[in-house]
Amino acid sequence: MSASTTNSIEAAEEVTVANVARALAHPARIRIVRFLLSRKNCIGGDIVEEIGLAQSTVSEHLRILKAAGVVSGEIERPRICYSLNPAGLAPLAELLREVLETGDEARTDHAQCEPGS
Amino acid sequence: MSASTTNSIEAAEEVTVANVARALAHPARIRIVRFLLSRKNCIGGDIVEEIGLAQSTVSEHLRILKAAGVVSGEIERPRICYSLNPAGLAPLAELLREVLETGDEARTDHAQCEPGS
DNA sequence: TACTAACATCGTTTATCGACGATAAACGAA
DNA sequence: TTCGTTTATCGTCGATAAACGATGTTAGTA
Repeated sequence: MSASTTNSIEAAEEVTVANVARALAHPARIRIVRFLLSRKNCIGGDIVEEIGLAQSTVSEHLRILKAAGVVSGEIERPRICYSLNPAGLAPLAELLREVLETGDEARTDHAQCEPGS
Repeated sequence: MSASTTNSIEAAEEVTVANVARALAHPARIRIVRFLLSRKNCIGGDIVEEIGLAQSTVSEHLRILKAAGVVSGEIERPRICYSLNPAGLAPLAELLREVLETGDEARTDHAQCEPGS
């Protein structure tokens, strides 16, 4: 209840995490991340071939990933050098880590509801 | 290139991961997850108060989380007993772990583009 | 200058999301 | 059975997302 002090801070955190999740909320963007993961070095428009969508669509997906801080692009000659930015995924990863830890520790079975009150 | 053998399997994986991410792609749902995380035991409609949205809206968010396997609900009296389902988050967590690991190891700086070809 | 290559952006169409109020469904209790 | 409580579903709206082709931008090269 209330807790107006930490509320705004936590709310901002929730928006941040949600934004990262939203950036990953599309198979094509997951594929892009995996593709960048498989190639430690940068690539140009090879992504377009890999994804199998129109160039403009892929460009839009890359823009979304960049906006969320998941990937970064460096201008390199005519091409653009994309690479993963792990730090951008950290907020989401931390939440998942917390859930997985707690899940292993405390929630063995479905837990017991306190029908009390 | 090609790789038509594993393509369908990987494509299904990408859809799975994207679906989990989509379930988390909203601040209200992140808040729900955090709320369930803070209370190891189950809760009823306390979530509605916490979130500050209409009951029907919260119910819809819970439906999305359930559909993605992120939370599970057990019927308990008139209430429904919600709890986190860490296993549902595993596919996404694994991808993030891979990215973070690789990011620490190999991608010290922005990596070097091979303008070759 | 003109041409080409590699991405980005624009504009449009269609689909999905998010929120709400209203209503239904389930069920224990009176 | 009737009532009240809790959750789910329905219908609708505006907003956002996704996809594409067409066009714009930038810069190297002839």
